[in-house]
Amino acid sequence: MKILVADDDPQIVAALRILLRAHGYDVVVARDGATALDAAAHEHPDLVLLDLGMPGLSGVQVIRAIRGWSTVPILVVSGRTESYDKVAALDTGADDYVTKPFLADELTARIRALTRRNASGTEEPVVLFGGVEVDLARHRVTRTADGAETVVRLTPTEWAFLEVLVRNPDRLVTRQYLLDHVWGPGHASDSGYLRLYMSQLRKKLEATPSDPVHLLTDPGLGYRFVPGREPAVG
Amino acid sequence: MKILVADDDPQIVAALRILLRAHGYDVVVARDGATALDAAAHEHPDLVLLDLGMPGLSGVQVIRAIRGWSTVPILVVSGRTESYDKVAALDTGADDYVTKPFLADELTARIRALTRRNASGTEEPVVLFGGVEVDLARHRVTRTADGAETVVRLTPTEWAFLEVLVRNPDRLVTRQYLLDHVWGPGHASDSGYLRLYMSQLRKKLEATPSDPVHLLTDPGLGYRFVPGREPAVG
DNA sequence: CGCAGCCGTTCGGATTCCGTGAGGAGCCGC
DNA sequence: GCGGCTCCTCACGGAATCCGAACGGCTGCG
Repeated sequence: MKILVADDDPQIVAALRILLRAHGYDVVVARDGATALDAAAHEHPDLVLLDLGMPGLSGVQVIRAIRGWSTVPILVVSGRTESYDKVAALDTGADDYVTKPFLADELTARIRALTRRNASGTEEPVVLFGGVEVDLARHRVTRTADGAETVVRLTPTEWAFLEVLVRNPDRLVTRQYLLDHVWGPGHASDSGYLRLYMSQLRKKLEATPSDPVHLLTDPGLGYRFVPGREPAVG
Repeated sequence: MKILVADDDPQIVAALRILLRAHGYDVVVARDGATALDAAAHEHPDLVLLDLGMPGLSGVQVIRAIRGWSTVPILVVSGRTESYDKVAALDTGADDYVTKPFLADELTARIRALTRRNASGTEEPVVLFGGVEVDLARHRVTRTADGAETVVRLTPTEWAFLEVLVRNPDRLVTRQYLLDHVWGPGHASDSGYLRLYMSQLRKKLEATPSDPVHLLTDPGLGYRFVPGREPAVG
């Protein structure tokens, strides 16, 4: 069990490190928002303990960024007791909110409550299909062709597009849904971005772009990501 | 989204009912531990709001009993502020713990945080008939013939037509109703699309298109989808 | 027996939709 | 300012879809 502690107060960090180590957790520390994001992506923590008052990015920004690619439990620790702050953090994607000062017993109990769920539902943030590996946590796509493994470079829009598809495997993804989730709500003009980016994704990911196997079109409706063959045979 | 409120204080129950209804939740109430357990089992709530101080069973006993068969999120509301009570509740299986008095904003935010995760797991209605499987959530139709399972390709109009029929099993679907829901209101001219698309659906889905078993005609009125009894088939 | 009404089916043209290439506008680091 | 990258508009060939029209089979009725 690994916990990422994101806090800029050395004393609190030291106290938390001792407390958490005593309860058997591995501890990783980040002292500002940018470092926290980096650590959340590369260290694969089982839980993020986030202080809202860090320099750099605001706490809500950090939460939103993490939630962009990860479902790791986020426990916010903050000196702010206003309900507005709590609501903002929770609605942005935090799972729990504890105000300072807090009791060690309660904090560890809440950590146990948050990590309990993911312990049973082991989620695999890596998707494989046809020689392509999509690592949602690391924002990274690698492709294996002719025995050589290469990293595929995707633009932000291409990544957002692919991510929406990959998060809905075997499902029809409506044009409208794609527009809302990639370009934000309000972009009702489907004047052809979708076809363009799908074309580029197929060029980068499919073995035969003109005859796609995993990134399919449902004519008149939208697109669909099909991971590949299932072990079950009909 | 249904919430079970387990509390014995009529005033709090009344306040919570109003608050939760205003946020669009269905509310079910239980006034003691035994009733709460019964409601948790039979009402299938999406979240349990549990007061620790109810008569009868203790709060921890209620939590343990629910966790015996269900993973529904449990949010404890209690007047006890001792960390011992919090730790006991959380470690028994509660997911969050709020002390009275609490702010409405914070409570609803915590409810949203707890129900967020399960929101993605929406039910997938699947309809089976005569070797054909219609998965409405995935927008997908598969057909099993001669032991081989193949995906049936449907055009947007064909899919809309089939969806209307499948959503009204064993019921007569009027020609007018079909025209309104497939081609949009205003298309009163029944100059023969219906016969055409029904023909194509039967060709793609029925074992013997000329003698349909599940996609039937009610002469002079409209069409009817009859699932029929499906024996357990491997 | 002839006929009319309804239904299922086939055929083909007009339209829409899809994939893809080329190129300009905006943004960022240097 | 400048080069590189990304995003988006526009245009075109090709394919699929939609829908009008027409034909044959069936049933009930006079």
